[in-house]
Amino acid sequence: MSATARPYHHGNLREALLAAGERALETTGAANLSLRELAREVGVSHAAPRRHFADRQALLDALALNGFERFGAQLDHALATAGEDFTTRILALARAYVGFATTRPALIELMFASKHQAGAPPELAQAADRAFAVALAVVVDGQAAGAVVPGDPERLAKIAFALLQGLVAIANNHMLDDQPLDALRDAAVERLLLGFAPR
Amino acid sequence: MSATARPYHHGNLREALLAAGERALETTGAANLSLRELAREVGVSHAAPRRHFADRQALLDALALNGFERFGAQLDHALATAGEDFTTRILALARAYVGFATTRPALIELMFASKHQAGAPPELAQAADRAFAVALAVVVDGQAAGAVVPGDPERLAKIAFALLQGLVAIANNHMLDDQPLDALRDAAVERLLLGFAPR
DNA sequence: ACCTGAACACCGTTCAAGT
DNA sequence: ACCTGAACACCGTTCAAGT
Repeated sequence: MSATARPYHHGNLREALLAAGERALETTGAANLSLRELAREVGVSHAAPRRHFADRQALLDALALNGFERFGAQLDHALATAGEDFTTRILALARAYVGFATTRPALIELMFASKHQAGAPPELAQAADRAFAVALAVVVDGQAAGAVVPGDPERLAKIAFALLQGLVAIANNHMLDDQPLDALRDAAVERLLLGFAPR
Repeated sequence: MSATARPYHHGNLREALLAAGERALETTGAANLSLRELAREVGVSHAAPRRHFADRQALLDALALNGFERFGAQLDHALATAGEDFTTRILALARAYVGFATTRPALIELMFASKHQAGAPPELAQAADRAFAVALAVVVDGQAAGAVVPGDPERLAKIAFALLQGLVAIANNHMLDDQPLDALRDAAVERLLLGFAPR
């Protein structure tokens, strides 16, 4: 696995560029990410990335897609290990969501920004839909268990999704002031569940 | 006020650049906004903006600050014309917030992104705080009226703020699917008020 | 099949010089 | 006080040529 000596063919250029790209994303931000800089870091000429990514946007799209895959896996894992109680499940989901998004602020922003760009690969929108489907399923389960009011589950899931996404925005934009994120997130879920509960 | 003939001194360069900048922001996005392009549009040399904005970021900061001022004014106006009923007031606030943010997607993103950048002018953070203070005041009023549970109003206001910011993110990232935004926003406020109400 | 090197058209930023 | 023009160091992208 050691690749200290680099012959003409890098052998692993695509993955190396993605790894360097994700580092650069969180340190300098998507706007300042430079393809030439990544090539330098990885030790190839500035034109070499072209073989693997048609342009800068293609590399950003690949980073976003990769992010969605890990994001979805983390949400699935949280639910799979969460037990059966509805409140516990939705708390587990919220913690996984907020945890992923606040440890990778630039990536989560890129993920949702790339998704709807003109010419974005359809896999991106599909991956985002799969992540949203997890939240939808939880709402449907909650309705079946009588813990959530009846009504369009898509709408209720979008409200829940908005709340989580907003908490992430507050945390990542440094608007928490002195609020600890964990307590704020759990309090938000508590209020949401009360608002979703039948009277 | 006509300035068709442009002598050596533009006379209004700062405002002209800001106006062109806000147009460019919404059409091409902050990442693709080019200072040289703005100078061309406005009819000055590429170095002229330097007199009014130290660098590209300074122009973006000025756009964000201007945005926060209009945003705050719109929120204030919505509350001033909203009557006294708590539910009505919070609905008016939500409509003003979501309305402003979804008609200027790139600006609202820039506003919250610029706010916490290293070296950002302190006026930005202050303007953001003033906008948040509006939401906080509504929560405090709701508690006084007995429509909102007691407890840290900062925390409750942040939850309300997160919900609105998340709705904006969903709308601006094209995740509404077939949900009409107005109905989703009003339903979200309804659920929030139920979750905030004393039992 | 994968990478290099030169070339092109763009940037942001700086600074002496012009009005 | 405000703006221009040349210059510099960077980009992303393209393409013939190398291995």
